[in-house]
Amino acid sequence: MEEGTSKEPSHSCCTEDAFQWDTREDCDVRQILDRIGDKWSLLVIALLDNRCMRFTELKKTIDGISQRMLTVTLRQLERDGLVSRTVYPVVPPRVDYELTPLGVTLHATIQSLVTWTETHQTEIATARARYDAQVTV
Amino acid sequence: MEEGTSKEPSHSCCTEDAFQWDTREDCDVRQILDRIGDKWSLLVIALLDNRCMRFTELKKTIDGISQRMLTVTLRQLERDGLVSRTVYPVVPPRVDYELTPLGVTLHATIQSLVTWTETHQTEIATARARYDAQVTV
DNA sequence: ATTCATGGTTACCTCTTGTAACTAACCCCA
DNA sequence: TGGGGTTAGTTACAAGAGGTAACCATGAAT
Repeated sequence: MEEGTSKEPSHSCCTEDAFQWDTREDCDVRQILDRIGDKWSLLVIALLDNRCMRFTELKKTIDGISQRMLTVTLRQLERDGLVSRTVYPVVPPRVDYELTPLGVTLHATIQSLVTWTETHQTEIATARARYDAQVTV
Repeated sequence: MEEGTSKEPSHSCCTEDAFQWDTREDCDVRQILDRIGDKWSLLVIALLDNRCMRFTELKKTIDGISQRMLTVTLRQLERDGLVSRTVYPVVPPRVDYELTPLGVTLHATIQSLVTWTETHQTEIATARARYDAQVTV
């Protein structure tokens, strides 16, 4: 709306010496955030809440995930020690997925993320509508 | 290691009636998680901690982000009402990005995610090493 | 003999993301 | 007067992640 009105930059709010964590692409934190911040891992961890789930159960529950991406995502989470995979040698096959103790500690903070989105979804929807209305003028 | 040993599935741990939130692909929570859980938004929000930053400052700070993806990510965050964009009509241009009040509330939970990764990075590195060793046998 | 169920894998195609070059606007400096 | 520098972008194209659909193995049930 009134973007770029003629106030001068104040320079007062910027470059305060806030704590700056490591953002290098190859650092551990980034590599873990990349895993958490991929398309499906958040969902999987959020769903494995205090219980194990079978492959097909996860697939049915997570709307839109493909069989391939569920396999890939679960393998990555297993590799990171966040999810355990238990194969029972029965026919038809049965594979249970469950959060590890480490995964449980992550679940808590991810749950708070989900809760945040639930709490603020209308605010975001409003913001989006306002932005879109402004742009399409 | 001892995957698929001959224990029978107990059926005891599964399908407890845990609270099941909406995972439909088109629901608000999913759409917001998709934004938060993309490749760069988490990083941007985490960095905009109590201060505004200029475009180039963000670009220099976030290792590996391209100019294009920074633009795209910031526009999406602006659209969602999480980040505000202030253009000063000076030459060379100056654009400040800052968390909105809504963005600040999200920053808190994202910060806890970053803290989690910092706390558990060695555990994850260990798990990865163990997994990789097992697989390459 | 055929069908069904589960938990995958594979080949292929599409859509998102990354790369690199280009632009606009004005200042500085010789 | 004109060449170079600055910032915040945009654009065209290449690379990589993700989606789609078909296939496999196993044995039980019909």
